[in-house]
Amino acid sequence: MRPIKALRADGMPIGELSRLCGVNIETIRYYEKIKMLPAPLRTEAGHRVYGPKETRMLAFIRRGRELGFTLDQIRALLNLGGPEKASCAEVREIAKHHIEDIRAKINDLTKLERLLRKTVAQCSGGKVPDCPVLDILDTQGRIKTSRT
Amino acid sequence: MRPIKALRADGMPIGELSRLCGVNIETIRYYEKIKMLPAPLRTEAGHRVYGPKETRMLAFIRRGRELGFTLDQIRALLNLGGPEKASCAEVREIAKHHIEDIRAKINDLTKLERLLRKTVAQCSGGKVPDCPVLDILDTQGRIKTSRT
DNA sequence: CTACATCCTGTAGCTGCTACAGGATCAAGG
DNA sequence: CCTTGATCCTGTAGCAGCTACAGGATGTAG
Repeated sequence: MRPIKALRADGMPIGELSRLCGVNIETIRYYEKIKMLPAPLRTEAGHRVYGPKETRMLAFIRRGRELGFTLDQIRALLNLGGPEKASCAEVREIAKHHIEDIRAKINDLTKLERLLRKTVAQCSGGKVPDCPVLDILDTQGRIKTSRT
Repeated sequence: MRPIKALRADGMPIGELSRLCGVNIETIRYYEKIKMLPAPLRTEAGHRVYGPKETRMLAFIRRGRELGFTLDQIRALLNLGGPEKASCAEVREIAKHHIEDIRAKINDLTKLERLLRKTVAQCSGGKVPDCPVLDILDTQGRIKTSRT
């Protein structure tokens, strides 16, 4: 049984796909290894040959990553959007869940930023022994132990 | 030369430090390995013994991580806040830089959230063939398909 | 004295890549 | 036809910052 072969004319090599999608070569091979992308056809010499299908898929993955989806979430989305065009409701669920994650992250970061900003504002920048920035980091009195 | 030894009475074992600081045991040992924490004294049997100094240090690190500082940043802060109580200006610089990073991250996430929220809002949840969520992920027409 | 908790070292795994090493293959110029 | 240089291949190891074992050695309570 011969592995399916392709001619160069059937598609593009990995480097071109890489440039096209803005995903670097090693990442593409990595996606193949972890089965985010199907194994493509190969030329006689063993070079990968990609067609428009893979291009769309990879572009989808890249976009998903840009939007902060994990590879697992993207996998789920790919499966849902796959051949059977499953229910949009499921897609919606994944996206909504992701939005909640994002909101939570924004909240945390916003609180953090306020705290740090306020603290830095109090900082003279001189050689003060009690630097307010170090103070918020320092936990003296907050942990249940004693002295020093 | 004998390795410095300690009695149990001199301090606490790693498990207690772990509970005290809310940092898990393996992480403490990991910090020691990467030299975020100094190697503590040991009992005759080789068990680590921690005192208040290490406790404060670990608590400082933990707090820094909570505030989103990288270990390298925290290392820098620890050095600055160290024996010489170096200039507050340097601490301030690190913190300000970190704040900028946070702001950038918040901005990205906020844009993202708006996009996703808007998209999900358009989603009926039914079995529509064209799911808007999949559409923003899909890049058809956006990639420089075939010959550029 | 026996459980059982806690400690030790060391290694491998996680996510999402990136960066080699050490070859094979391809396309173009001489 | 041959050489150069770009591109391809596989495989492994590394990044941050941990976490999770395996397989022992100790400590402590009943």
